[in-house]
Amino acid sequence: MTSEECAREGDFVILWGSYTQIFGVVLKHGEITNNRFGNFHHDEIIGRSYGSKVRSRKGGLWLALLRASPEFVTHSLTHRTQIVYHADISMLRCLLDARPGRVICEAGTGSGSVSASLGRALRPGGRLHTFEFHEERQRQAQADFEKYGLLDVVTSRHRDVCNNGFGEDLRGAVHGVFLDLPAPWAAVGHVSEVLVPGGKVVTFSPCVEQVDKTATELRRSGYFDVRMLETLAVNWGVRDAEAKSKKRRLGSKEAEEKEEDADAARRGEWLSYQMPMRSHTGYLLVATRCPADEP
Amino acid sequence: MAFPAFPARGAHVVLRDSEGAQKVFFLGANCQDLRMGKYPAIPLDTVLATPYGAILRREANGKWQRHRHSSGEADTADAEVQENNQHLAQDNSAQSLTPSDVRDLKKTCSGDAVVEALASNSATFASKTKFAKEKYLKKKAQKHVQQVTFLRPSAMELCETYYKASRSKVCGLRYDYLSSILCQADVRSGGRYLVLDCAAGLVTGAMAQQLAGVGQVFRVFKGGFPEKGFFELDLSEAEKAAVRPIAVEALSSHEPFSTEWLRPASNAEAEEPVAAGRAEARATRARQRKADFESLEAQPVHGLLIVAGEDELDLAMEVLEVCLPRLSPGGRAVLFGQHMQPMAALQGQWRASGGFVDVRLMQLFTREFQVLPARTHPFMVSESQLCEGFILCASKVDNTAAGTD
RNA sequence: GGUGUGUAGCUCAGAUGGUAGAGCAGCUGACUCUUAAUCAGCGGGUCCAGGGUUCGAGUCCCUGCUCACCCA
Repeated sequence: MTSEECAREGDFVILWGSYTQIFGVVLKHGEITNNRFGNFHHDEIIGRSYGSKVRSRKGGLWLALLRASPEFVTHSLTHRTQIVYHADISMLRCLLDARPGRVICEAGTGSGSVSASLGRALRPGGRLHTFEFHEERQRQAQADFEKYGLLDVVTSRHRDVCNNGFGEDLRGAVHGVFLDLPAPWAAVGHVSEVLVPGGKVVTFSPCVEQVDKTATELRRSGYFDVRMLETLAVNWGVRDAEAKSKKRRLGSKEAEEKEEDADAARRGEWLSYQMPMRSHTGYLLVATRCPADEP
Repeated sequence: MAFPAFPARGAHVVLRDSEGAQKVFFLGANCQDLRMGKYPAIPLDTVLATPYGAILRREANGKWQRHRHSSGEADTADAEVQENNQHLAQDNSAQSLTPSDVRDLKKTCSGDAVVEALASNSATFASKTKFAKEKYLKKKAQKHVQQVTFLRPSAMELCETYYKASRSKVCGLRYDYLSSILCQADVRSGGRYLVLDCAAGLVTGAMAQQLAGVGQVFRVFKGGFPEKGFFELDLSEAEKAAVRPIAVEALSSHEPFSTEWLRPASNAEAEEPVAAGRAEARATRARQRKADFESLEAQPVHGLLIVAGEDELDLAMEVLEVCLPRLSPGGRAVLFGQHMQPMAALQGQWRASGGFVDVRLMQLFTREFQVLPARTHPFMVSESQLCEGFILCASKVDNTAAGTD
């Protein structure tokens, strides 16, 4: 991805409008990005430095021009499947010890939310092999990785790993595996073909029963430290305590003065409130492959 | 890439005992054998011949020997349980072995044998349910089997080890928070970052791993800084070289080159050869500091990370003040702290200022589950911290006329 | 051609993380300035229609209709 200070033609960039309005676009002269914030001519974005506020031609609304970090990619991508979000992604990156030089396998690719993050974490020198059994989805994911500029670290293939494994060329050459599949237990045998001793496998499943079954299969197949985790993001909003309350009841001048005094007392104070949160995503299961001299 | 199967001389290994306690060991030149809690010492040559992931168990002969991981076959049988514990006496009378019997057994038998003896001398064991038997054996094994599991010194293992041992040394930073901070700050190879790391040097070390020698981490400090985590990650020389210390005084001063930290070494004192050598080293160090400082000042950074505990709040605010101007528009600011109010105040100020977007104050609710057939549930911990700490993150934007055209 | 919008009987909902929140209208009560005003309170919600998909978790997609905007 881009590391220069200015956005150039061909760059995949983020136009940020709000938490739920994050647009990922490839800049191209003559093109226009339209959304609720207005109409943004790429000609007027190309050459601007990251962190600029770019304005729509009419209406005066702006979007922040930002680099396409994996977190923003996750929030800007087209959902072809349900996707994995930041809390789980950062957790699994940690569990897999994903860093430059490592080789990691992922199945299935889904919408590429995890792939984009892992790919970035493995560069330089590493590689993500990601597998998707749905042909059309794989094709679209491949196009996305090209758009994100990840083809130097991400190899995307159309393949059903539960039935056909990860391929002969990866035998014993993989440091970590991430499985986001309906039946992860069915892939454990093939994982063992590619994962180095001491390597970790992480699965993501929404149901306890899936985790149970996979854990049993992993224990039976030469894995130890089988751990099950759940992580959820709790987000907080903030409000200026001084801001006038909508619910106030102004009966008299006296009451009004009272309220103003209260406002003064709160000047500079901030009130936190809990934002709505996802109450469930999935369970992460992690296990470590036993040393080579154990079965 | 390097993914050594065995711990080596000069490297670290994390050991976990049967009760789950963890400790990091340095296998340095002076290291003889490893002492894990109340266990007898483990000889170094045995350690060096044990692969990561393996278990060493102290056998009846007093030697530490390899032990295979259990396959968990017992767990896989049909999970239906018909029997129950209705008729078990609950009056402490079930065990016929006395404490001294157990002590004697431990002197001559392996831990496994002690557990076996306890089970066979228990009046109730045979009539327990299948699940209760498993739990009983597991608990007794934790107590009497002396074994250690060899773990790699990854950022996650170190973070868990420090967190379990003394939470305050890593300012309450759990591994999920550590990882989230790195992701939120978009720490990547080739990036340039400023960091205040009060978490035993673990954040800095984990950043260095992600950079893999390409890019820079400027580690801001005042007085000194902990390096435990930085060393125990077994970073390569290239990874370490990307980390450059910067004294906060140099950043806050209007005349940085007159600060103590950046003052050029005086070459007045070169009388004896020894002193001359020392002076030379001092001069080299001074040149390096100057180069590091100039490198930082040459252009703004892509990310600012501040991880500070409750005692370092003032320092965190000071560092934030001097480092924010050095953060490039479009760059990420990420703070970790244990108290909500100062973070919420910053969040409010940042949002109101117009100089930031994507301003978020976040906690991570993380819990671990016991995963066993028909017995999967969250671990019951009476004093757990499911979501300790707060992360404040944002993207800096150019709020000047130039930035908004 | 492209983009956005659509929830209460009606009309809306924050210039950057406030879409189960409101206003009007309606109803009830208090009051006095009574073809009614003012004040207080109450009732009213499942998100335009249809289809398709995601893992056994949607911040998912498509078509049609509506209105708005951009390009030509």
